[in-house]
Amino acid sequence: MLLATLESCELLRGLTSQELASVAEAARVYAFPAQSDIFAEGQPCDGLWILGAGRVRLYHSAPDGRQQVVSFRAPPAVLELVPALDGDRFTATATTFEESTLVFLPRIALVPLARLHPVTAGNVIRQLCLELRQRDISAAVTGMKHARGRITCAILQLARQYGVPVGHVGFRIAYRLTRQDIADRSGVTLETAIRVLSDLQRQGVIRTQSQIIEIVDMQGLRHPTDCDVCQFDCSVFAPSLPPPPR
DNA sequence: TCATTAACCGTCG
DNA sequence: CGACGGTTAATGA
Repeated sequence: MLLATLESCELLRGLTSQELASVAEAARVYAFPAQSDIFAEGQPCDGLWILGAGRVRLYHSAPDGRQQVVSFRAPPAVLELVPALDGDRFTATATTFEESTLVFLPRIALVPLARLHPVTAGNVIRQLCLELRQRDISAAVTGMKHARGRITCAILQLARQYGVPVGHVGFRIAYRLTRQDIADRSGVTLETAIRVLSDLQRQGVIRTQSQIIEIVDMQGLRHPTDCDVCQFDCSVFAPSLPPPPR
């Protein structure tokens, strides 16, 4: 489990199996039950959590009890690379959806990686850029005024992250999410999420069955007052760059 | 537990 | 005023 997780980890891409084995000596495997916290926002970070199996959501907790989801994650994934690198506090809470397995790499072992294995430096930069872009989209979503824009943008981002092609133009978001999850990701209430999603279904833009969303009509998700003004290129609509398969 | 609908109400353009 | 979205309640799967 430990080695398999490290092998699939983007940060360690390019390392020989010997080098991976030396990294593994410093790492440890932890199992988490469903709906349990891996770490909490504000807590000091002393290493990197790598998701090997299961699913995790990263979110901020608002004082009113609501959650603002920053990202839904699935393997292979590293959680919160920034605090892992600078040793400061976690910027979000990580909670498992289901029983999950994670590898913990202490900062002591993480920091020297770029010097010991120069190939990881590029990996780190790529990963940081990815995280930054995701936060950018999150910020864009929360800045949007209308619920429909927030939700469609969140769906598009999910489609880029977890979309698998279905038919000629469709995509299935291969990540089970309740309406509440969609609401927490979009910054709206559960009922509003249901209203918008029901509307989109009625219009034949999406289909949902047992917490899996399928996008039938990509263009139908575009909204004149949202997508056209949006300064962020979510790249979902770029024909030359189809969503990468996971 | 999750999803859905409807009625009601406040806010804002 | 009217659209939008949050609140609350009731109901079904």
